[in-house]
Amino acid sequence: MSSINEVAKLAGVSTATVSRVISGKGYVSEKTKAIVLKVIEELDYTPSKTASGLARRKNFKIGVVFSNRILNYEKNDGHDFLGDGFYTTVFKGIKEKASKLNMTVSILVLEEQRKRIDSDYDAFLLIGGDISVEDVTLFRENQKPFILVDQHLKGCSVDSIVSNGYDGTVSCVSHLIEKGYRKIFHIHGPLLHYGFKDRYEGYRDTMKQYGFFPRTFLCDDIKDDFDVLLPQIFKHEGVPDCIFAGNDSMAKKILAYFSKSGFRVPEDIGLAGFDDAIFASTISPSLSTVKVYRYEMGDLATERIRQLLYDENIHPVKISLHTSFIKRDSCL
Amino acid sequence: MSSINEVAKLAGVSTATVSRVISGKGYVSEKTKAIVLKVIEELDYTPSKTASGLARRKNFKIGVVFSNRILNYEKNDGHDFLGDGFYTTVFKGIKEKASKLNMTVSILVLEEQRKRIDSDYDAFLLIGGDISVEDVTLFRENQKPFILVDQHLKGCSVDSIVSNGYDGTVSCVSHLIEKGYRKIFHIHGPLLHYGFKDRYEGYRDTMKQYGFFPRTFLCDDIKDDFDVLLPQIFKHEGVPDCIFAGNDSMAKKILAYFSKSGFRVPEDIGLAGFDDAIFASTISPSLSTVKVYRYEMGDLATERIRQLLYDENIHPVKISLHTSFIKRDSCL
DNA sequence: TATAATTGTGTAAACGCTTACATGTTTGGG
DNA sequence: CCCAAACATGTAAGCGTTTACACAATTATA
Repeated sequence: MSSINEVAKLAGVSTATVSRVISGKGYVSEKTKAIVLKVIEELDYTPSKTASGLARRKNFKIGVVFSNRILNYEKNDGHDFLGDGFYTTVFKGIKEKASKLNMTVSILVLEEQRKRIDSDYDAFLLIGGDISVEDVTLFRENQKPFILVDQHLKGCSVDSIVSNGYDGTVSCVSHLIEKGYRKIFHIHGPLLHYGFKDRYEGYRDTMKQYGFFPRTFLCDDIKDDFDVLLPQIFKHEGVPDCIFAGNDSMAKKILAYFSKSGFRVPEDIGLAGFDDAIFASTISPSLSTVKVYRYEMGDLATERIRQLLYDENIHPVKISLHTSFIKRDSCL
Repeated sequence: MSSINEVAKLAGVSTATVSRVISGKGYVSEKTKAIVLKVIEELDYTPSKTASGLARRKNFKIGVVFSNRILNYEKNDGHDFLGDGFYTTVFKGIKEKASKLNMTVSILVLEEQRKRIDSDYDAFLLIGGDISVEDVTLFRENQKPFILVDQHLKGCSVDSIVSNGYDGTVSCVSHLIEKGYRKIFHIHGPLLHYGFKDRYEGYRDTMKQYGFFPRTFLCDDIKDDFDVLLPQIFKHEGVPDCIFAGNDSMAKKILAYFSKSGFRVPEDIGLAGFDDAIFASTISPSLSTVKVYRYEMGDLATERIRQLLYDENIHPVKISLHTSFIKRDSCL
């Protein structure tokens, strides 16, 4: 492993100049820059992140914090990691952007960080609905930049990046109504998470706006057995001509029930989900849904954390990603 | 952030002594040790990994290398990350052990490392069936320790850790035969991967040993549509009274076909899989399978890489984890 | 043309650890 | 009681960067 000293020696300049060439900061003449670059090339030199980190008091490491629930230690639905893949895509966005920014990311466990925040990381991305106000307090005390991803805490002036499910829901439900569906049910998960709340409100507002009566049903999106739940609902409330599910995971289960029970989709009953999960386009019939830009969420989060890392005193913002309705075959 | 200097000053000793206390290497009297430890406690001091890394020429970072195929950029079966969760559990084992050893792990992409191996890592875990002999050559040249996980390359004298599917298969198939199944088919994936090969051979040997004719069917375990494949097989070869699937993922699909086609499991037909995938115990009927100790695989791999990292010139070994048959409801 | 601003480069002191070496102090066997 | 181990501690030189500061050369400004 060659060091900056060798480069400097061979190029006939000081290490400071080499450093300037590498970082692109400070003045260097085109001529010297070319020489240095050539030597670097020849030596196949890569600056040591460790040394650079020590000198700059940075580690170039960002910790991506997931709760155990999301990391799926509960092993709830046959997936083994990061739930139904939602956060996996977010993570991919984070990882790839970080790679471009020459930073490394590691997965950290929320519950462990609560005991003691790992001092080895420069910044943190706190992911998902389990992040609490107390966590924010904790990380504030830790003095290092962090942002909330796919979580929004009311009254907490903290950087966050979320997706705006309201808009997408409105266009989805509007579409359904305009295609002639009249009795549209909405089955949603716990409204504590801003995501379900958004969809819930988007659905209700749109239904009302068109003069229809909104009918919403709360369920445990992970644990509930839809083969039991749906007949129950249908018995009490009648059979709808369309269901707008709180997410694709639920929609998938609903679809499974329909297929078992002989409902034809979309002829007998329409169906739409939310998330544009990875399987949405491939199951049969393909699932109409509202696309959440998960990859972009991770990408933006990482970009933002970089800013926080380098520029001092940035005012906290909440970034809201728009969502968009995707019409597929599960509805007219 | 307090440094070793402050600790030394407050404890009235030199930094060397503090360093000795922390690392546990070299001589330190109980008395001074106690004092130093107390000061560390009071200051809430954590040694800087970066500085320590620089001094020791180590980064305490291990790179876990997955191919894009495994990272599932192909998005093949509705899972978004690490295939069907097999490697997810391996990764969990790696992560948790690494955490105990005070090392950090990051996911790296095989295809990128092929272009240029990231110099920022001290050691590498190369995961899965896509690792080639060329990769081994490449990493050898890189001079840093690495081991193959769930991959074995013939004639390649390199550290590797695999699972021994043969044993588990033998006890599984023996069980099936002893319970009275006679016409047992084996549907397997590409035999290029040692895993499928093991099971294939275990199945054939056992069948022959009991005097039955082995019938094996190759398929693309990921892409093939079992609703098409199975009727085809049944048409040509007759309907078996039991199927031993190459993995649980396939078994799950086979089960789905059975349920659609009115076969009752295990009354009409028995079924066993391989892997003990996360869903094996929860689907209905629960799946008899051969358990692969994935978590332990990751754990052991990490332990081993630590050894390679600290002790010089260890002779390469191949560690083989035993597998065990788990009887559930999908077979007698 | 004198002066100020802008460029270009080098020197050397950090950054927070580890560790070879030196030095001094205890032990304990003979 | 002597001397060699074994034990205990400190000194200081790295590890490979960054960067404040100093100084020189060039260019712009009046």
